[in-house]
Amino acid sequence: MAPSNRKLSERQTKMLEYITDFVKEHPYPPSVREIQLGCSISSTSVVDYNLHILRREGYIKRSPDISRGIQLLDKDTGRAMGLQTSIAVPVFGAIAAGEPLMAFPEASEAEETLELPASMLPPRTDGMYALRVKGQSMIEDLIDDGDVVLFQRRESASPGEMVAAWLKERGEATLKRYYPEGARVRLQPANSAMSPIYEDADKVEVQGVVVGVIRMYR
Amino acid sequence: MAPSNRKLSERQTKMLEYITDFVKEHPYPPSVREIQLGCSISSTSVVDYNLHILRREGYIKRSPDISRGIQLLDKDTGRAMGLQTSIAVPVFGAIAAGEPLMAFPEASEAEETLELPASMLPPRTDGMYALRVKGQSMIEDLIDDGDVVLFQRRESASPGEMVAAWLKERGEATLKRYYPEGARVRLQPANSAMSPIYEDADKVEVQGVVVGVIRMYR
DNA sequence: GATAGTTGCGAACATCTGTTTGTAAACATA
DNA sequence: TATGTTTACAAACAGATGTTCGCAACTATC
Repeated sequence: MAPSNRKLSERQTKMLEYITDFVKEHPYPPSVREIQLGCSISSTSVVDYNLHILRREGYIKRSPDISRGIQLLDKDTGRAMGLQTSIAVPVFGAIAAGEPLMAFPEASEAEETLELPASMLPPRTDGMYALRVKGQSMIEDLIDDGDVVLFQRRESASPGEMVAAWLKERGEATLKRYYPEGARVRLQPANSAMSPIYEDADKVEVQGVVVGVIRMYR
Repeated sequence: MAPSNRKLSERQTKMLEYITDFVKEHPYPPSVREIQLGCSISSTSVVDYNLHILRREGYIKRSPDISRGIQLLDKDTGRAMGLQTSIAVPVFGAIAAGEPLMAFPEASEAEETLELPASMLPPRTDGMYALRVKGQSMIEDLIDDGDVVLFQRRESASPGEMVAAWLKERGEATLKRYYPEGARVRLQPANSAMSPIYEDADKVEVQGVVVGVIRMYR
């Protein structure tokens, strides 16, 4: 059944609110009877009836025959909320460490994992990974030593974008701004004390573009 | 019963791993029988027995008589994991907007809320809030216009710390480095084009110290 | 070897919980 | 008014699920 996009009734709104509050305060979703009590509804069948509507309208997802099998969805994106909201972003070692990034890194292979809320991230969250920055080559772009930089995996970049680049011949990964210049590529640090790297275009492999920076002071 | 800090048995380790994996893949915790099947255990009572041990050792919390009432805890901090892992940090408007921060801001009153994983944050997460930075007064400390800055609410700061300061007489909040100098306070911007603010100590109110910076490129 | 503690087993029990059924009131529509 | 749809109710049903009990095997300690 397709969503009718009808406005929710007062009762349905209250139920949705109750479920939202409930999962914030408990480590498990509410049962039908808890919703019944919490919303002063006289019968479980009424709860079930309205849960069907909430499901049809895309507000929740239900796992049949499973107790507490109610899952909140984001009405707009359809993305699961609650437990599933946070997305595991693998954090790899230092960007200058000299190891190429695996083609399809598994979060479990990473030395560390960063659980970020989906709301913080762009719509596309697959192929997202993070690197801990070593050195101050991007200091003038406000990226410091020790910062965690979020990347979106991509194999090409627009001129001027900040990228993680793999230098095939040197066996080295680096964080720089990307400027294609004919047959070669200029990798520009954001540090006036440092010089750009020039490399043949076919010896440079873009591994991702910067989408965010996170810095925590200790 | 106090934790014995004994090493977990192979079976208990496997159960804990199963629960951890389960909550990552489902919006609800596992039932006793699902754990039984998932760990190839012959009886639910054995599961119950070992769950008791996991609870005693501080790995989980159980809600009696409630189906799927298992909650993972962080063994070290005792903090709840799973749904409760993400902490709602209220994001208020621009730091220079000219409004004092409320004493106890509710996440619900904030214009926006940032759900951050507890693992990213310091142990103390109450009194945590965020401000969106307006202007480039802290550019040399690598904080740019538009960045979201995380604060820990505090009423005093050590010299040199970055603080959100409330200037009572000016009716203005500002993000600066904090330098007490006798009877007055120097609020130092990190921007050589800008001058420090000098103010009587009793006319300056520290509202929080910077604990992190988050920047997302669009 | 005796004893106590730990771990495991199977079955039964009690209750929690999703689902279904039959009925009815309220409402809109033709 | 007649008809169909939506919403609500109460009760019962069936399955899911936490809990308990008695017993046995194993282990450590004295």
